[in-house]
Amino acid sequence: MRVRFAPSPTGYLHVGNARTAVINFLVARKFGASLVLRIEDTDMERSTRESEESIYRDLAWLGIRWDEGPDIGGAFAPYRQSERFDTYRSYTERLLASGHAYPCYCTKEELDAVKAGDADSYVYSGKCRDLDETARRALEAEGRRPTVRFRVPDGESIVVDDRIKGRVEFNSNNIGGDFIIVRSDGVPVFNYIVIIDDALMEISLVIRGDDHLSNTPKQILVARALGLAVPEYAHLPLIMGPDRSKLSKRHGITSVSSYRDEGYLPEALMNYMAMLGWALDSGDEIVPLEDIIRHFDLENLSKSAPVFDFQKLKWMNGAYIRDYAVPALTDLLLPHLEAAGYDPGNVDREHLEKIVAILKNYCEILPDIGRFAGIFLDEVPEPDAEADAMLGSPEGRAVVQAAFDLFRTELNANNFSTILVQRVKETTSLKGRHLFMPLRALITGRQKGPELDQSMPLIGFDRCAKRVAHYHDRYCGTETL
RNA sequence: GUCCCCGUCGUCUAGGGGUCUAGGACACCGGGUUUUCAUCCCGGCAACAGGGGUUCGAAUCCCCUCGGGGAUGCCA
Repeated sequence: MRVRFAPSPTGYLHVGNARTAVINFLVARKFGASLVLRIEDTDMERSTRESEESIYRDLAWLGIRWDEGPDIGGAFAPYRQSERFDTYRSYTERLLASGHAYPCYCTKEELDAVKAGDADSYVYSGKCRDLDETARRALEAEGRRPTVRFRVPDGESIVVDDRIKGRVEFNSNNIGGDFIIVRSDGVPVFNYIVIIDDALMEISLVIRGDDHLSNTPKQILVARALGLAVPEYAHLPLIMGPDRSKLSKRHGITSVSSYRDEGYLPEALMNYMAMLGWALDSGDEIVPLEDIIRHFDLENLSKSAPVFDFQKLKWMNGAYIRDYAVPALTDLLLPHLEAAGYDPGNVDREHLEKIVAILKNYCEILPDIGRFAGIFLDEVPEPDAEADAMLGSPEGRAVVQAAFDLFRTELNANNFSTILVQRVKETTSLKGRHLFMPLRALITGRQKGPELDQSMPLIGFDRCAKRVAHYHDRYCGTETL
């Protein structure tokens, strides 16, 4: 069994394509099939090497590995369509010789003029279908460069036994008439060469977006004319945005690289994409890759188009972060700490991991670490708006004053983290949230974050004392510790 | 317009003639963990697009309508 992922390098890899890649990868891993990466770069204007490189990078980041491709070679090289033009040319000559294709001298302008009349029901007229040799020569003498059209047979049935959609039947009479297979500049078009490459590369199962389903009869017709093998097909429903139109940038982040930059974990994105349109019998949604592979089944994929739920992906990402091994997570967090203005290189690794162990429960995406790191890494955090309001309130000032008094008298490095709360409670008679909210603001500079009894030992006595003194200055006067 | 695909809570889905007063997850709302937020736990809200058949019985099968999507490119 051989499958393939065939992106067009005309931009970044977006989640729609990435999902197709994921499903191909899953199937390949499940059945021990080879995954071929083929670059479909026949749109010479839009295809770029940078896009191609970024696709490799994004696939690799997701954890998708391929067995053959332009970058690693393989028995069916080359894998870039732009390097296979000689092959396509020989097939075109065969089609021309056998009468399955013919040169068409209509210009783009002429065609557009016809289309302008009734674009809705436009079908190529077949004007150049039966030109004789002298007519062709005359048109060439005018300087016209012909395209090559495929002669679509009349009234032929084409059945696609799709692994996802089931049996789909088309009639050759309504697939839009004779279609162009080679442009006037000699570059062949996707609909034509895709089936040649699939056959030549011995692809047995084509898994692709269902926007290609309507193109499939054209491709099968080409295969028939050329005597090429037709692969099996599995057409994946397209991913939609919240408004039910094809997922695009205006709906939110759609490029895989942006998810990486925004601090999503590849495992989470992969898991989420695998679960779009599919579910395990157990109902589990957060599932290790190996289990997804073990249970994955194309036939169980939903036939309807799923809406990409950014919120659920975020939730899943948070779940992955919480489950992540602390040392590895710490490594992943380093760049985000730097981005937030901290210098994690200056922090003792063991201490850092203790901080991460606590804060990972507060992060849905990696950069969230920046919102809480200051609790431990700032000498005296600048209170956020909520904390500032709390500390400035009468209740807040009472707590600040009480804590201040305690820090200059009975508290020390050994007892402060265990008795501070209790002693402030006793001296102020505050309790519950009225006690904890001001204390939290005082110690951490925020109203949200990990529990105080966990945090204080890690912040340390000196820093806590410094913060208390500082805030006492600010909110209660000028007396110092 | 034509051809093709699809239609269960707001979203992802389970369910494939009786076990469905339709299950799970995200989101949302309450409650608990006698400290907030988060985590975690418990509970709640919330759906078979509509209409006709077939059948003792339909979310499940058939037809129509409606709705959504895709194709209809010298893009892929």
